[in-house]
Amino acid sequence: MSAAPALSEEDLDLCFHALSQPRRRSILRLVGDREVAAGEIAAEFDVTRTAVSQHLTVLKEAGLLSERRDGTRRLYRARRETLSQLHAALDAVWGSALDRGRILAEETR
Amino acid sequence: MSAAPALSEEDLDLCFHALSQPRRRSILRLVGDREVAAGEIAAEFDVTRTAVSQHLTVLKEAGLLSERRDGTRRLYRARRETLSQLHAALDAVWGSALDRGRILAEETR
DNA sequence: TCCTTTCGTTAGTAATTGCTTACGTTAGCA
DNA sequence: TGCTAACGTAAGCAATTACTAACGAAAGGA
Repeated sequence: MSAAPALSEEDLDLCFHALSQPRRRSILRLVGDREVAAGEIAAEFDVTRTAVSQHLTVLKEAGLLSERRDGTRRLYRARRETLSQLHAALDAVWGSALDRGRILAEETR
Repeated sequence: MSAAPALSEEDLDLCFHALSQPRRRSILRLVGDREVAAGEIAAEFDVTRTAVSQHLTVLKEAGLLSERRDGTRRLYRARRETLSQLHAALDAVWGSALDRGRILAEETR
């Protein structure tokens, strides 16, 4: 059914850990639908460029974003594939074969 | 559209942090579809009861599970409501108004 | 070749984490 | 009342985290 392979437990460690930092979620939102250079990303925040670079490394190692080089610049973008893998992982944590529609239906009474 | 209110940034910190620990994900899977007592949960793992108790506290404070007292026992169960809130939060991080079906369709080519 | 731009890496620090052992607390029973 | 079962809480420790300042590296002109 799903095109992407399921994330391993170790992948889940890395993904959820990466997502647990508000700064990293902000970065991810910034590159959610377009490529952005490391410097442009860093300019958006009140921490050093170094800190942002380290956050980018964490996100990249978690498979949450892709990197492309263009001269001295490095362009980052969120990986859509990982998003749906995370959706599937959440469903797997809660219960085996839940479909999301049913859960939403339960909540609305 | 959604019945549950969106999770705050702080809630997301707590949720993703709680989920970033493999032991806590295991605990959550254990109580995914039924109430289980703290002692029963602890018996499943090779760490002390104390460690499990602390994990339960982290999960509870993240809103990921509910607690019910029965005599001296405390029964825990995963909160389904939070699952769909997390699904929504993931979509919000990646891009504004994505529907999950479309993403899955993209992946299957 | 020299200089600048754009970036990652290293070293170091205060704060947090997952774990342990030891100690309370509450409910129920004899 | 005393005892036990089933818990949470506190103190402490080695390892990790998010950050800063300082340094290194590579690409592209003048």
